Amino acid sequence: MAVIGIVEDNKKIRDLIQRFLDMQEGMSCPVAVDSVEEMLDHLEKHDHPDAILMDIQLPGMSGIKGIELIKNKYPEIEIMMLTIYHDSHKIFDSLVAGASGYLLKHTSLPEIKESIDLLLTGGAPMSPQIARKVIQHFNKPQPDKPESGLTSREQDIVNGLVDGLSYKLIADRFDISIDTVRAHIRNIYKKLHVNSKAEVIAKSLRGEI
Amino acid sequence: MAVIGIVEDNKKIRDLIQRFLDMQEGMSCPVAVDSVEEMLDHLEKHDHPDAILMDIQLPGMSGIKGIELIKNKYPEIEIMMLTIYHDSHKIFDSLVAGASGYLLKHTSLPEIKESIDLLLTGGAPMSPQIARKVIQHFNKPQPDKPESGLTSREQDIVNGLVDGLSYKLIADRFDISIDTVRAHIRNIYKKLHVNSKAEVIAKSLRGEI
DNA sequence: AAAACCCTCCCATAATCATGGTGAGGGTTT
DNA sequence: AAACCCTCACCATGATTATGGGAGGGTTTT
Repeated sequence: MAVIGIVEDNKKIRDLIQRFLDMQEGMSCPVAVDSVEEMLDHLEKHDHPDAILMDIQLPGMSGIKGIELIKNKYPEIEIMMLTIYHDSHKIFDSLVAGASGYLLKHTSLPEIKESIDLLLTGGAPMSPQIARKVIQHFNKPQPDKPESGLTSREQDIVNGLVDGLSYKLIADRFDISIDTVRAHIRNIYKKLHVNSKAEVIAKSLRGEI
Repeated sequence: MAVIGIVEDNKKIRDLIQRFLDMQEGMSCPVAVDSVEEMLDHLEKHDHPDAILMDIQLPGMSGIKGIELIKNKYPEIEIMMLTIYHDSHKIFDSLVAGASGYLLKHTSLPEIKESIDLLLTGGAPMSPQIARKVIQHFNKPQPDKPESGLTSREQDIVNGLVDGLSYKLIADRFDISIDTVRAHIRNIYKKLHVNSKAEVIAKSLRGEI
């Protein structure tokens, strides 16, 4: 028997989903509350559910903060967001916080039921639109990278720095004199408006070069 | 009319999907080849399709490399992987390379058709198992981070380094003497087995601390 | 061909960093 | 209490960096 919990402040929606899930075979939904705080309270006192449906916009603590707390204490509970937000930040934050599914609220009841089944069998239910946003996170980093204006030689030097090499070792790697390395680095600093190896490395590893 | 291309080296599967898609209303599948090279060749000479289904394991160039090339030249083509691999690396690499969907090969024909529709209307079709793996990438970075053994003060110092500060500025930030900073840094170097700011910063930004 | 870059190299100095040793005070564990 | 770790601090030295000059040879742009 899959036990489901709901955190949703809109009483109508909450009751609707709860009643629907409770009617399903092999599923029960004994706890439906309207804030993370109440859910945490409940979790302390009772057996915890297998999965929780969670809204983001909630009175008191936000759903995203809620995911964090719940996942932290009860990592085995699967959490699925059920919310109206389709904004990338919220999606991203939810997933990072530990949600395993993310549905938009217009999802039909049978679909929600199905998604819960998926969730509990190792899937990660997402509306296709959501999935696309998630995927965009994988592609973005590239288009993102604004060009630095660094020449390819300068890039080489930067890579050397990132590898933690000293000027001397960079010189060896590219078979040029240490003074040349110095010269390049001076130019790099000017272009990037920095004045230490540390900053160059940080910029580079952050994808800002 | 949605035009679909297929790159798949198994002739049986390829023909099957092609015939099926061709029968669908509003869809045509005029080109089904067994290597990325052939597809690239075709794209140069003909109007390009709206979407391409692509295998990963192919004779010659891999499908992942193929995504990159195709997406690079024809960014408007949507690419969906259709493969037997459910290994995280392949999935991840495909998405990074520019794929917008990732289905496992056991997917039924009608589901493939549906997925293509989704793909072309801005969705990102994924088997739930795949979606879960993708999501895991968002969660991993945290559990991943093996503890460094750094004390919290040492972490502070590391953060200072990452911010590109000099010893002096770190000392100012935490209101301690520069010699103390030095002392901490010595310990940090020992713990991390490095011997330069550069390496510490690199490690930190790579999440290895 | 002149201008504008880029890569290469050299010289020089002040600042910063890497490393060593030493030791004090506070907190925790045994 | 003894042992131990963390934090803090001072001294000292050699290595590395940061920054300034200047200069020759190559390529691309104007």
